[in-house]
Amino acid sequence: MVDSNQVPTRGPGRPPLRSEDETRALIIAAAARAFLETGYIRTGIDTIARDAGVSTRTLYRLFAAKEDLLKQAMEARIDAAFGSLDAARGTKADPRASLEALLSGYTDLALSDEAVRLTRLIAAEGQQVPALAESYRQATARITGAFEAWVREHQRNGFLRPGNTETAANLLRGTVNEAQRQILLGLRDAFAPAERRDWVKTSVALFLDGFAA
Amino acid sequence: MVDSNQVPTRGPGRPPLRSEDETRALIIAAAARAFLETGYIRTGIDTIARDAGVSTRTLYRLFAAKEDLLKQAMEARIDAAFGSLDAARGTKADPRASLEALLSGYTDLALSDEAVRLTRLIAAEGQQVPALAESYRQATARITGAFEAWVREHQRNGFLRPGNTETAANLLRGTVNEAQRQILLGLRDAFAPAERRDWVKTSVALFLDGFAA
DNA sequence: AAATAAAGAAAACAATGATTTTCCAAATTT
DNA sequence: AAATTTGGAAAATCATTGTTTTCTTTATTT
Repeated sequence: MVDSNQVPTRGPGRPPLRSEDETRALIIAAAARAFLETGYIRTGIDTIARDAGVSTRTLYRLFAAKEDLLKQAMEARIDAAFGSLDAARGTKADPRASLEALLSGYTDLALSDEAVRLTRLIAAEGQQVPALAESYRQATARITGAFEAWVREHQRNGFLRPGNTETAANLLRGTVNEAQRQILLGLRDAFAPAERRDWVKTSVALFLDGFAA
Repeated sequence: MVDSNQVPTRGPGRPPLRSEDETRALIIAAAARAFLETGYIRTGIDTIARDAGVSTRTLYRLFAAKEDLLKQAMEARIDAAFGSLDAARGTKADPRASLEALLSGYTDLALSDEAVRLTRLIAAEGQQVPALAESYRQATARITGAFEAWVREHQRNGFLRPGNTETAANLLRGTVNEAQRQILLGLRDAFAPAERRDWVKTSVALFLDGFAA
């Protein structure tokens, strides 16, 4: 090998303040913050650049257009927010505890401020930017899958009565999403943590009352 | 009494093409169409005026600003779409039939193209225009009420096992809203009518399996 | 020091959009 | 016919925005 390695020898001229990747990350973070706060259309490029501490010149050197910024910023956030559901939470020995863990994990995730804002943005822009809707779809598919897997397993081992797996999982997941929907649409305030715990317990109790064998 | 009545005697001058109320209605209809199709911000005043067949001059004589147009147009549509749930549908003698009627009525309503678009718009603009969110809240409160009333009544008469009424009603309504949410977010296509009927039957069957006494 | 590249500041550009104003062609009454 | 009102067409205003360009300062290497 020759020498060309880690630190590429620079020619003359001022070195970059930071690597391009760092600058990109700063911009993406600022963009995500602004988009989630104010919405895509209402957010100006200048605001993003100012918040990121760069000039629009730099911004446009790294991103082709505002819409690319939206895609990249949101994809990162969607993965971070919805990719994190720990499926292992639903595998405790005691079925009730395991369901509580699963539902409580998803509840924490789905009712977080971040997830509510993200989902609101998908509702508003998903039609216009199909790539966004697609990211969201992929990220949430894992969650649907986790619920169906839980139901199927507990139908198989006799804890739940047998029946339409998909519909039962839907019923279960629907309780959380219904809460998210109400927050999203301004029909109710966000849950306080304590309230959230009670709510999970109540929902699990009701579901098991109905569907435990 | 003197004479001043129905048809106020006009002075000289060209008479209006239509009454102000008719013109208002034309504009509101065009605005609602456009807002539901394209979203509030993306819809230009010129488009609305053109679709309504009036000039912007006329439009601004009758509406103070674009936002008033949004409020008035959406309030009318929200009332029309969500105010129409016939609570009487849930009062048949046979409890299963009565639940099917209630759920099917709400499903037709909530999964209609109109309701999905309306809800999407509330998600996008409800924060910025609180009056809108408020209309939506009021219109949908009746529906929540209808579900709770059904559950309460059938808990009382022994058809359903007793329990947390609100949570049970939530579970029930949640199934429909979850479907709406999936359409809204582009997670699935709209239901075909036949599919919708099957879906209601399945949901009712599952719910009653679980909660009938 | 001279040459050079990075990147902010700010202006320039072009488009769009909400709102207002001007001008004008009907349609009526007196 | 004269006076008068309605409301469309279109231009004018004024602000905002996405995007590009110019200018300038600064931190480097040779």
